[in-house]
Amino acid sequence: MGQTNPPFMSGVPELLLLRLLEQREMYGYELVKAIRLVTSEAIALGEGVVYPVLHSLEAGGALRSKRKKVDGRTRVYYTLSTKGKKRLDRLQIEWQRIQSGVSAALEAPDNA
Amino acid sequence: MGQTNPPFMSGVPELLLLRLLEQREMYGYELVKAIRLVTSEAIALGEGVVYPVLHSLEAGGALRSKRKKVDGRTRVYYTLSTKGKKRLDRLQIEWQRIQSGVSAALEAPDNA
DNA sequence: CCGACATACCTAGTACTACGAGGTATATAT
DNA sequence: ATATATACCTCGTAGTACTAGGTATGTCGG
Repeated sequence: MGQTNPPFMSGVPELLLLRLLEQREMYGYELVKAIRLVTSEAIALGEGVVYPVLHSLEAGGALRSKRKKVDGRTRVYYTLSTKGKKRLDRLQIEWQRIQSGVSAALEAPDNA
Repeated sequence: MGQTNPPFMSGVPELLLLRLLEQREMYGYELVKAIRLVTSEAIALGEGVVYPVLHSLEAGGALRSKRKKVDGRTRVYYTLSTKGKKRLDRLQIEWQRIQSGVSAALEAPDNA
């Protein structure tokens, strides 16, 4: 019996990270703030969420990382791999489906 | 320190169930099919998801149930309580926030 | 100089959800 | 008789997201 499907609405943090990294290479701490910014504070992921997701994405081959030293501090920059781009596409379609499904349910008229 | 916030994007099954029960009283098996229907197959929750959520909602006072015998089979009908209505409102606002946040992130232009 | 704060990384442990698989029982259709 | 649809249920698992911590460096104010 095949693979276990992931919970159908999870992976939003993953989606956001992949999407941001599609636009330009960024490092973890920067991503934490970028998510707040781009979502107008609607979504605020802590470092305890972001770092583990980045690590698991890298472990899965969706991201590649390189360390850079800037002002004496070490930053770990992440870039999207081909695999990561595919993963992003899949997650985006998935999200679209869920989003439209929920919208349909919420907007459904009270058929009296 | 205070209460633990639930994972920010969870509760979609809960949201859908509460929303459907806001419109009319329904029983579990009926809800399973109604969700498929109203979401145009975009979301398909199994009985293993629906029943436990119904039970926990009832335990939390959001739903009330009454058993009815129809054609020799027993159905458990659920209705929304005042508490349930409030919970629905909260979840709906929460969803709206997440949804618009994700949309903003996905639609953000690649600022070259 | 020292404390506070921002930057920048990390992990452990927990809580909760959603899910699949299975199990019971009755009615209906073949 | 057998299969399918109805209608309920629970157990065990997987996996996510979250809080709370911990390390280390640079900078700014007093």
